[in-house]
Amino acid sequence: MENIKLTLRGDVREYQSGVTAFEVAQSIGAGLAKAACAAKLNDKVIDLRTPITEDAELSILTFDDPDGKHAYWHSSSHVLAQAIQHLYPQTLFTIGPAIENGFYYDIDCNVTFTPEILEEIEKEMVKIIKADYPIDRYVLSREDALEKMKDNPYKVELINDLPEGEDISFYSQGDFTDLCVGPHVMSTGRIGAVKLLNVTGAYWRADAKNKMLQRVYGISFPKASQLNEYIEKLEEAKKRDHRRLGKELGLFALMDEGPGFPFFLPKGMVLRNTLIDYWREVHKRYGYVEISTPIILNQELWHRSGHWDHYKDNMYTTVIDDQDYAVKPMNCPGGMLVYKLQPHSYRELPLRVAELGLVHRHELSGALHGLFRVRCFTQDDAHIFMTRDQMKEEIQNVVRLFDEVYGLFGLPYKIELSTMPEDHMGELEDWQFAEQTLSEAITEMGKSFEINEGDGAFYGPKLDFHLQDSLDRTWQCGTVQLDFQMPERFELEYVGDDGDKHRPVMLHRVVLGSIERFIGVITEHFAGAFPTWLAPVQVMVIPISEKHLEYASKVKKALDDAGLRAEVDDRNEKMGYKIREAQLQKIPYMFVVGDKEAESGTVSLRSRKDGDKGAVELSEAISRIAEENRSRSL
RNA sequence: GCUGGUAUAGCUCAGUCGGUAGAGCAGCUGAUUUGUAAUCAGCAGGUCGGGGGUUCGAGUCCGUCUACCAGCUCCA
Repeated sequence: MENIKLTLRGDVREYQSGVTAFEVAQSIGAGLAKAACAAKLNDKVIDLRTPITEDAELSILTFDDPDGKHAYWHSSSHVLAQAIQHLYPQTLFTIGPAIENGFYYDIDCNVTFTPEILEEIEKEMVKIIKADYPIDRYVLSREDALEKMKDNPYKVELINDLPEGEDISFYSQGDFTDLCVGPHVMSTGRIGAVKLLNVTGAYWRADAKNKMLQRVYGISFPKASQLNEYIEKLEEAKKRDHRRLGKELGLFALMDEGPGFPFFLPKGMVLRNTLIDYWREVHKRYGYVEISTPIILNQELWHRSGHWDHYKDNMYTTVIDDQDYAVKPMNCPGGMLVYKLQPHSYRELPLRVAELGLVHRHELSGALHGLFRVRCFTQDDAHIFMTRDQMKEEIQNVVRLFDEVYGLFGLPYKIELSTMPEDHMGELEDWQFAEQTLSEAITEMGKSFEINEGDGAFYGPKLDFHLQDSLDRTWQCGTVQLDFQMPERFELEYVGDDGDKHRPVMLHRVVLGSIERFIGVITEHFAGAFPTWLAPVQVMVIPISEKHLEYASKVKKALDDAGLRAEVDDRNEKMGYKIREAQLQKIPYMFVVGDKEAESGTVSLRSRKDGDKGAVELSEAISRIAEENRSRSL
């Protein structure tokens, strides 16, 4: 047998052809072999059992590597399935992949799993892990594979969908075998600490027309300490839940009388208006004008725009004087009408028209979720009308604006390019040109993106900006959508330098996405402790006793005069109590005032972050905070 | 909309086997006049989500509607 050369982290090592990645790992050290989850051959993730027959770069992937983690969790899901098979042998298994955080298995079982049953399954999983069954891989012909899985219609469907010529691989561990592409760890004992998180429903093949299966979610880690850390992180996430903080901080409320229609309370309104003030300031700087269009417009308009055909199930309708009307689910048609109000010259382009538009969409009741998914929300919309030549530059302008806004909040983001959906309008050529322009625009800016095939709007492709919060979860906020269709449907025109009429291209975009959702995102991102400039109350003045009320109100007046949002806690309570409350309300600064302060014209400054900072001249304390407010620092 | 779960005071939650509701916090009143994360006492507060059914009797059991929660689907 021939020898091959494998490059591992720059080291070239020689092995016999046909060596497996696992054997390579063993040759390096027992520790690595034990930690190995999968391997990477050149740029391809492979199973540890795959024979290697050519010179290549090889790396051994452990749990610390995303692909290694993936294999580890995927193997964990097989252990889950094996445990379920032991306890409920009648169960039909469907798919059980690794996901971003952990794994799940979708099963068809006549027993409804309860938290108690999950605990039993978890115990059975521990037994399987202890038994340390070797995980073996083998390949069957299509015929044999179908024969083997003949009692499981789901697996039969999966096998039949596999492309011709592809290996149909199986993995077995003890008495359990599953159709699976892998890769997998070497034995069940490689799984360390495992926890089943919950069980929910999921449709077979994600199609609501199909049978609802039970989806069991779980997570696993090599070490129990890592599992505990993860569970703590979940609890931290619960504490940051904007639905809970919104209630505790008096920001907003959702009521039975209007499911999905949020109420904003006084403190939430301060936050919202402060955010909008900033938004207006930025947009003015970037050359936008602002309009406002009606919430209700006649149905003929929605037919003309094409929304009716694509969106009618989500639209609320009404009748006015025997005429059919609809509540707007999007702002664009109103924007088109405003554009058409007067003739336009190429000299005006690009014309950037912004609108904080309140839209209503009938979302499924089960989809509602705090401020993240509601039935009415305010899009910080803008429609930009331009020539084809201006497209790329204008997209880049929009992305620069996004960078500035997201940067202010310290929110990193990921970009997705969503391409032409099945349900689309317009010419293929225009779609391709639009997709290419979007892709070039951001590539030139040195940004990368992922492609989300077929997920564009019906009128054009789009870039979606997914913001990442401090717990690494992502929320779609910004989007830039190119549109050749609306200008066509509404027969928009501009007069070119040649004196002829031309059709402009349009771009739809939102930065915050929805004011409501964005408030939800930043509430969780800051865990309710908003930066000073956004905090509904910026300074709480805390008089030590009733004797100091007079000085306290003088202090508050000075804060008011400096344009800061301040309140006096004039309740007959002890100072410690008031401090505790202000701290729980996440108010950035407290001014404690008593005899000493009243005499010397100072305040005892306490910051939410660092606690007691000692006595500071009143004017000095105010100017410091005013500067923090003005500069919108984090 | 679908699957599963939940719904008790303003909030967070007890309430056993079916025998007509309880705590802490918040609120109100009074006392206290406070120096960096909860002062004490008293009072008040609930058709147990809605409307049905079973039962001598329902917060508790059954079905139904509504809302919420975890997902699926969808999406700003």
